[in-house]
Amino acid sequence: MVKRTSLEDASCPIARSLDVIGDWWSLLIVRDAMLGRTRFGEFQKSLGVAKNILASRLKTLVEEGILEQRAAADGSAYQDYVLTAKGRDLQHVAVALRQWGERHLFDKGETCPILVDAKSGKPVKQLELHAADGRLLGPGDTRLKY
Amino acid sequence: MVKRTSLEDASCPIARSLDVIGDWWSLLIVRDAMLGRTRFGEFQKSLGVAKNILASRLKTLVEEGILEQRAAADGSAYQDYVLTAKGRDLQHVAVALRQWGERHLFDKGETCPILVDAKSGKPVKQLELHAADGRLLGPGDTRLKY
DNA sequence: TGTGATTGGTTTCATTATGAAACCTTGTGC
DNA sequence: GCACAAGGTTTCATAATGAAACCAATCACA
Repeated sequence: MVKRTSLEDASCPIARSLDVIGDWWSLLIVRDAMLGRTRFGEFQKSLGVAKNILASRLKTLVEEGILEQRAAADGSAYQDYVLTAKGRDLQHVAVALRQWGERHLFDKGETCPILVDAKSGKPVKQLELHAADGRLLGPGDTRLKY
Repeated sequence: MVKRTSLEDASCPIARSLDVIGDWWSLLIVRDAMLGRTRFGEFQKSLGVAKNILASRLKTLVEEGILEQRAAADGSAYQDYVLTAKGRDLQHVAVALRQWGERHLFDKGETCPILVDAKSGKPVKQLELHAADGRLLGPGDTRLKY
């Protein structure tokens, strides 16, 4: 197998992104971090992932600059894992996945946690893609320029 | 190892989404399909993925209702793989990954293909997350409601 | 219409990644 | 100081991945 093929040098930003966060657990760790979880044990319990896998994912997320380790906020000698600006910027990726999943992966009648505006408590809007002039763009309305 | 742990029953839509399209290749196949590629050989050449892997990914994408097979548009006896509505709806996921990658994974001076509005040829806007009342929401402005 | 190349896979096999459990080390509560 | 918890690391079995070989159907075209 030589090696899992690396996409880090791809010219396509989607490929590069997937190379960094495209595995099964990384984005779920980021999601948990966005929900305020910071400790190894919290991630482990929440995700149900094996500890060795979690340790390896946390390490690469730190190396990639998506999480950083810092002294625990509660004063213990342990460490907190917290999102960097680069990690927080994954918000739209997380929201896009969430909204797609809500639309297509839940049966009618089945409920799931809802992302709400913290201030008003009301659900956030669906993401929309707009042209420079403000027009709403659908799946067939874009192309790539090299 | 028993089995790669399945997230399909998770209550979190992000987890379910990743269970379906969270592997290394699926989203790249979807991206290629969005660019108009339809044939096995086109995907294989574009992605450089092993044929057995590609075949298995295409199969699960079809099973998941993200792609569908139909008689080739060019009249040959081969089949086309084309996106369904569910697959086209992954646009925001693809765009979010693309924009994050552009912002964080490319050095200054390094260029990459740019997503433009097909009509005007101008780059599309960055995705934005808005509250129901229209306010722009940042990473810390949301929470989950169960 | 026969024949060689192309397309679209499947099979085989070696290697890597994943996961569960056991183990270990340091910190914490008392 | 002692028991227990937190946070990992190691070990080992199994599953997923990838490269290459192989194969059947289809196509190009003389």
